[in-house]
Amino acid sequence: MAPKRRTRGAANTKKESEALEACPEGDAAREEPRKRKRAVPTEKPQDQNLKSVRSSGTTYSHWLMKSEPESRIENGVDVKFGIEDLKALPNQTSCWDGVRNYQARNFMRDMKVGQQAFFYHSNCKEPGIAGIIKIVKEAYVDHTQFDKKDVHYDPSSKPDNPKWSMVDVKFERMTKRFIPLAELKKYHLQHKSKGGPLSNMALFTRARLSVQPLTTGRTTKPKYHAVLTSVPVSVFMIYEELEKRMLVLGSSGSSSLLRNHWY
DNA sequence: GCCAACGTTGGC
DNA sequence: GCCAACGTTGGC
Repeated sequence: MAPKRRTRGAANTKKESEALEACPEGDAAREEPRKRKRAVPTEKPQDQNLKSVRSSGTTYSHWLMKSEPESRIENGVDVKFGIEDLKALPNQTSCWDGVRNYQARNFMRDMKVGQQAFFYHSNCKEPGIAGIIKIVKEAYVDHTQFDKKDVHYDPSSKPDNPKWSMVDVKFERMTKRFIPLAELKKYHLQHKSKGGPLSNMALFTRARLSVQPLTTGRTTKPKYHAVLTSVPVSVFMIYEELEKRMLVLGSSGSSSLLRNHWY
């Protein structure tokens, strides 16, 4: 199975007060009508908390999160959840439940409100980056781990000591162009030998990780490294550059800071 | 649908 | 704590 997101009702056995803590996505459309207050995640100012600091000292601020955009039945439940599904939800917001890998979970626990992530489509005909989402609620208990009927039920996890966490994400925008895995891989291979931002992209170095950080990469080119360390180049700038290049494929256009270092 | 890569489990 | 068996991910 893949990444991990999956849409289904939350908290329908919970009291109202607890429901407020649960997944914000609507389940009314999918299940029998039932009134419950929608949890509306509060958003902090954009420029606050844009960095997260891990105990190791490594800081990540941008992420990639995988989900499956095509229907697949797992234990009788369709796990389909593409970016269009997120976009179609009320408030374009959903919890990111079902992550059952410790490293992926820990990355989610590092996430801060306002940070961005790529929405990656996996296990499908055309895998790749489809859009950009934003963290709107920091890690809290993933209630699906206690739900026997849930695909991601974890009988080993106890309510007094929950194992799994989730965050809430909100649709921000589609990428200007779908960025296929094949393209990412092409750059990854180039950057791995010649240096560049995708040289150690987790998508390839940790292929099975469904929630992963983005970095500016490491390079064998000192010059490039100097550029990256002396100028506040955000990770997303690098990927926006990638988006641009997808749009002007073949053109020599782009006069970006990164142009001399990309290929 | 195949299967390589890799994470998890559990016997010892 | 080793490691073989097993399960999952996800590209192809």
